[in-house]
Amino acid sequence: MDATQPDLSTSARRLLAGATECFAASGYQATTTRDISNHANLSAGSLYVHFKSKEDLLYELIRSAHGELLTALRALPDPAAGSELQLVTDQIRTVTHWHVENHLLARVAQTELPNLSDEHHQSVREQRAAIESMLTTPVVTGCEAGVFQCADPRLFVRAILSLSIDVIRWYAPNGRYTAADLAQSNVEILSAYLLRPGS
Amino acid sequence: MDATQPDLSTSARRLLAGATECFAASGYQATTTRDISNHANLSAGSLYVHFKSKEDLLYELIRSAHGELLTALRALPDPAAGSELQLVTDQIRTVTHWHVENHLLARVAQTELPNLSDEHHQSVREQRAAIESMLTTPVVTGCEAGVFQCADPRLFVRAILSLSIDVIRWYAPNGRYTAADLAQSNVEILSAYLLRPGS
DNA sequence: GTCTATAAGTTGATAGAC
DNA sequence: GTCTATCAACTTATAGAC
Repeated sequence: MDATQPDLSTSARRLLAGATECFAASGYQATTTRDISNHANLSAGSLYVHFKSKEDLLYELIRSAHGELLTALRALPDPAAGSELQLVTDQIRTVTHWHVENHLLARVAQTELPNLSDEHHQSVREQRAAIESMLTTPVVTGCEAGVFQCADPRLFVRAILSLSIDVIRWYAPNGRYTAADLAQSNVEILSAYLLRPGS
Repeated sequence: MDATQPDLSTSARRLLAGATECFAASGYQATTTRDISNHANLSAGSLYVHFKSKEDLLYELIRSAHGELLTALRALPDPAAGSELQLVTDQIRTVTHWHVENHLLARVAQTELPNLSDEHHQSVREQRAAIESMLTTPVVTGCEAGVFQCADPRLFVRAILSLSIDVIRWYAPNGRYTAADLAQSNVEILSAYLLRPGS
């Protein structure tokens, strides 16, 4: 999955999966290391064989979540000149889709940042700046090329992220909508703004 | 402010204000009752003279936050037939404005719901259903009247709430944008969808 | 690598003096 | 209504047997 951490033992992976469920359901602070260990069918002390601390485990989750989203965005094809709208809509679909499909991990990654150490928080901030930058580029380029119109690319990128990320607050599987439904809805709402007549 | 709780002592109000800051900064679980008491210049045990428990204090914050937003929405003028777009944009402005202007309290109200008791949670869910219902009505009516077009009013109302609420994740005073800026941006993005050509 | 036992500190809430 | 003192329970993390 991630070249920077290829050799996780199965116990470590079970701990990460258990922690994702616990943190997503109850929050980082309300989750005890025993909760996590039990979810992984291990006993209390065993967590510390695989992770330096509870915070270290949280960092591993948040770091890999942002890494996955970055990888998905980097896989999108570059736009031909004049077709920046295609890349923007591809990105909206990708970000929405990832947050829906990984809504538990995404909830942890988006809500538990303040519980990271300063160093870890800084490291994640860099990943987040990279994501924001990737989303901003085609919006600015498309505006300059006159392909679509956007009063403030910074606020438009915030809107992309707000609509995509906010699903973590309310999405539940087996609900009314699929990930594709939600991605399509976000694309339609946001592209209507870019293509609105009477600028 | 709120007819259902008119006689808070100044100590109680200082505790509520201190708890808002602490919960918004560190989360409900990471905040201790001593943190709250100290912020209100009181000592440990005094909190329990004014509130039955830490959870009771949280409920009071979340309940009044939702009450304030409901009151603001109810104050908007009813639309003349055919001008439902006016009410929808008024609502978008109101919801965005309230979340920006009260971003600390709003953060608590939107993120700490799972820490309420079942009874209190149910009570807040009813307030939230009332808000969602108030936002849905003019969207549906305007669609039926052909004033604007909306494929799925439920998803559109979610988009209103997502764009308005998500400011609590990143807004900071003294930043680049005012509440009016953000309200205006949300109105423009969302109304462009309702008024898009080629339905 | 897993377990049990335990250390050292913190928590929400109560009791009782003033 | 405020304070200090305190309880009982719980927390992260470590130590040492297997």
